[in-house]
Amino acid sequence: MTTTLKKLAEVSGLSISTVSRALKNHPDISEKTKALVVELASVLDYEPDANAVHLRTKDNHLFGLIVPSVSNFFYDSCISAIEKESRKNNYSLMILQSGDNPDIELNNVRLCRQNRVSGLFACLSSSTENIDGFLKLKEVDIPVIFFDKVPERTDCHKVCVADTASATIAANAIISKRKKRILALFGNEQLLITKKRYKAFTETIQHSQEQIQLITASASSDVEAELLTKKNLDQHPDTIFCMSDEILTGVMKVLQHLRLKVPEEIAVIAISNGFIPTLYYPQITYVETSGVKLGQLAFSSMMTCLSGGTFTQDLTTESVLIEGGSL
Amino acid sequence: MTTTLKKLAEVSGLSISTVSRALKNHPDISEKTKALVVELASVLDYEPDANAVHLRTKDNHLFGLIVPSVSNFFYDSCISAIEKESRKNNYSLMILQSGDNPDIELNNVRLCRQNRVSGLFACLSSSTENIDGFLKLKEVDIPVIFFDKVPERTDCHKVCVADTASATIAANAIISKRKKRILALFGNEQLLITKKRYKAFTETIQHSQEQIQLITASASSDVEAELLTKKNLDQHPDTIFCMSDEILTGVMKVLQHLRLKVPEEIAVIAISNGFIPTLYYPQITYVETSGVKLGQLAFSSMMTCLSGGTFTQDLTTESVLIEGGSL
DNA sequence: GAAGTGACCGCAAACGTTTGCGACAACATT
DNA sequence: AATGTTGTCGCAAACGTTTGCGGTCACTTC
Repeated sequence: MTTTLKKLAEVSGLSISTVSRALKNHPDISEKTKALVVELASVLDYEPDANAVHLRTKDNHLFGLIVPSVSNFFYDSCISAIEKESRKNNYSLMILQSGDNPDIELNNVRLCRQNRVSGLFACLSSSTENIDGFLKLKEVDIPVIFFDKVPERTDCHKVCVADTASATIAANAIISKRKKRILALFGNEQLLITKKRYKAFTETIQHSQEQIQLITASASSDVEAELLTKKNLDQHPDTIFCMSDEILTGVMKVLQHLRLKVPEEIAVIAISNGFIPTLYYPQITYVETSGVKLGQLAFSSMMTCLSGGTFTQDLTTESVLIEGGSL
Repeated sequence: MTTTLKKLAEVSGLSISTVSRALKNHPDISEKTKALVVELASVLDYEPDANAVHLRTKDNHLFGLIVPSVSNFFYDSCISAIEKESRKNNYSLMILQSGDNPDIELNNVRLCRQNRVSGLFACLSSSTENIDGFLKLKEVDIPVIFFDKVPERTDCHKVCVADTASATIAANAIISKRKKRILALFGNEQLLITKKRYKAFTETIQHSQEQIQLITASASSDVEAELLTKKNLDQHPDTIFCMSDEILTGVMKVLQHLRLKVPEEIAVIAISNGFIPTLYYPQITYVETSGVKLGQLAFSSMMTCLSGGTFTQDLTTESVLIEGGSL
């Protein structure tokens, strides 16, 4: 049997309330009694039942987190940061995966609701259209912070990496190196993130003073990126821009295969979380969109919500250019 | 206000117990009443309070998981698998990170205990000596499944990747290719996993019929692996064996730098979860130690525990050689 | 010597469920 | 007409906490 307050009370001959107060160092209880109870609790390995506490106090110090998959080198760092911050603030984290499936996602939302989470971090599945399930949480005062993959409507808290800024930074880095023929590879065209990066990148290039040739293409997987790279290489680009890690890995396989010298024969720049670019020699120059930063931002956003913040927040992390040797 | 059974009872004019039973399709309740209650519950967005349910039923359908960090390309796939299986079986997963710190780890164990988890998955921090905190869970009938980084004592449930088998497979693959000069790089010498792989690999090589030169070294980071590779390359190995992804990434940076042709000038083989080896051209031949498989094994082990399994389980996943073009 | 003052502690309600048991109809059986 | 039977439903206890309020005792105070 697990030890409960009742058992501690029976053994000590005190009442349940006294035991409870003693363990919480309540001033009403004498030092002698406190010492006795604390000692007893430790001997009997007493641990308060979180369910009972939360039922009573209506605050279970638990956050929910829903994400397509934790097995992803961007999300995992993000999640890691959120968990870390949560624990620092005495919150636990319940992590659910949607498997990129809106139905499972909705079920997960209900689970969070049933658990009366104090708040929810959510990264939408790519095919989620209807976010009513999330919106209902508002009615019961559960704040929702969307991160990375966020809904388009404006009445939601969102934190994102700086898509526009990061693509612009990358474009400017290319321009300043006086590159003339760019192959720019983007991800799935449906995604908001792709649209934003595409727009920012192409506009920046086009508005530059230089005469720059720009070839663009979209790939929705690393294999596709590989094929597209091969196909477009006969146009002799001097630079390849990769919108994401997925694209980058596809591109790099081709460059390795053809044994092209980076950056002498061809330059490479990417937008990335930061891990993949370090795997190559020379290390790839990239604009960092840090998962850790995003997680921390999401968490602080959550905290301002919980402490009564009233505005709907729409935040972005700052991006910075990390110089490798590939540009 | 959140909707509760009480509110449903008030609005419908029924008693709380009737409402409760109606929602669970209890035979005592008439179809008419059931329909009425279900309808009302949906209108008022009723969701049962998990805390109250669990307090009452003593079964909260929740697993705990403690791991040094979720941000790791082996653990994340493992965790992903465990979460997936859990949700399939109507369990939730509370994920805690120890940050590779035994103190935080212990705190996390207590948290799981307080939450009365149905079971705990644990991957120890590298410096954990004392596992009393975990053992105490047994006394309150909470099964603990250690995975990957497990304690040495025998009275615990453990699931691991097949260290000995995978290193043996790699060694045999090398032997069958008639390689003669092997540079074998291992991880942190303190770790059990390193010891096992080292022993299996070297013994297999030495017991072969062939005359094989074996150079071994230990690196506890990818940077160190990089340095060691450079240093040992003047001994002209024809093959490099990498014990882990971390080692592999260090090695590959050197090979890319020196523009050595794989496998013509030098062959490479690794033990890996499977992601990193696919990033290179040619893809690296590796012995797969799948995180997903490990997670699934851990989960099924948990289930047999919960259904009354009495033996202490000590399981390993099967390893298989995945041919790339690097050997 | 009655009243006031602290220090210390217990009673009981409440949080939202689940569930054994009993209540009360209506109706069929002797 | 007394007894069973069946179909519906409500009472109340229990799960393990927290906490407002009131109680008891010893001790001071005028």
